[in-house]
Amino acid sequence: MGDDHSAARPLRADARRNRERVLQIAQEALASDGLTTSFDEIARRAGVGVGTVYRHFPTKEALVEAVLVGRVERFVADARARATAEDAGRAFFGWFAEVVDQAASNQALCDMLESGSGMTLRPGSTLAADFGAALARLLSRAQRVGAVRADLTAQDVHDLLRGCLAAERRARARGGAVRLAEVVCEGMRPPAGTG
Amino acid sequence: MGDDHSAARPLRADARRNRERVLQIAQEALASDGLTTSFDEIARRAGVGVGTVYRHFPTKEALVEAVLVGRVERFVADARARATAEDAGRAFFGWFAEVVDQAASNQALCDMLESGSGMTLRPGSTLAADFGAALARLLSRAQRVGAVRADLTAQDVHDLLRGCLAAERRARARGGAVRLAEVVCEGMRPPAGTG
DNA sequence: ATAGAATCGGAGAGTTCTCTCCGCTTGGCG
DNA sequence: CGCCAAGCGGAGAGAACTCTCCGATTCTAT
Repeated sequence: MGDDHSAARPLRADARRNRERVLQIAQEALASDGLTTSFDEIARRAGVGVGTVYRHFPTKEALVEAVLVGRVERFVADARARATAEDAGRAFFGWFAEVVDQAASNQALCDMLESGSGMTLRPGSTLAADFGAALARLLSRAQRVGAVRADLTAQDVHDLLRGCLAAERRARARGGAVRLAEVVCEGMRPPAGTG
Repeated sequence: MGDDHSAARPLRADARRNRERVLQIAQEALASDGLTTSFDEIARRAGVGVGTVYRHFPTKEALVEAVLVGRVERFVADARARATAEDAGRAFFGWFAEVVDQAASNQALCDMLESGSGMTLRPGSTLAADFGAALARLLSRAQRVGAVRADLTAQDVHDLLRGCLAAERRARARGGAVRLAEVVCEGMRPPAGTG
């Protein structure tokens, strides 16, 4: 607890350089190899001792969060921007597809969103809640205009998002042509005509 | 190498009993805890030494395969049975939903189908190929009558199946009401009317 | 019942990973 | 320039696994 003291005390110059470097390397390593990347590996690639990595990021979750929090924040911001769009259906589906598209190219982000295996954003974080709230708002608006099946909950969509991500990533890994996100989006539309 | 000699020599009575018991326990443990269940844990639960488990199932993959191969075989058999059904679309969607439904209640089966993380059926096995072939046949027939989008490949559907499984399992874990498989199935239908 | 082969059990080797500790190094201030 | 706290590096503790080995045990054929 309490490691990120942005204002508590200005880090020594070399420490700050190391921190930046570790963050940068971790970013790349996590994006390409996913959450299973070890601290040893990150330290090795960054050319620092493993102790240095742990000093800056006391647990694996702290590092992952430092790396991925920005990405998720962008999703939330994007959702907020779309929340007032005229075409609520378009806003919802566009956001959904955008998240899948962005996340599919980041292994760690996928791992985090896909698996429920503990390595999610820490419960205390407001970020997970923000993400859920942003999604819920877009969904609700889209449902109100009949663009999305009324029987889907935000949780359902969240689950579909994760599943879609898994599918999309695999499809992409073999150069898949069809946007699987599109298929899932089609599925979320109401079965019959709805006014 | 060469441990499963079903006919080579009849196992001693106690050995056969142990084998059965381990298989049974492994079945349960894998279904509830997934592929990460350790051999130590299985041995402990089965009340045998870990050496005994390894004697009967020389590697983790061997055990997983012994446990799950039957399930997958049933899927393949089901697909074959449906392959001559009159309504090709119904056959395809029914099978898809059935697989999702069955597999969603078995953690290890999900893990195996979901993740591409090495722990799939071993490449040499014809089972994976059979599964793929059975799916491809149902898909192809359904596409021929216009029940499924023509631009989906068997691989795409396979990916969607896995993704759907992931979503369904999570939804189920919280008592989700909507069948997410249904949503994905809707998405696989052609966008507009097709003769 | 008994020899001897098949099987068992679980200690432990070897790995991989997370995280800690502490002696050495280095930046920054007076 | 020189002090000394902040920071560094990496050995190593400890946990969790997979898989092996071999003395002890148990089955089975005679």
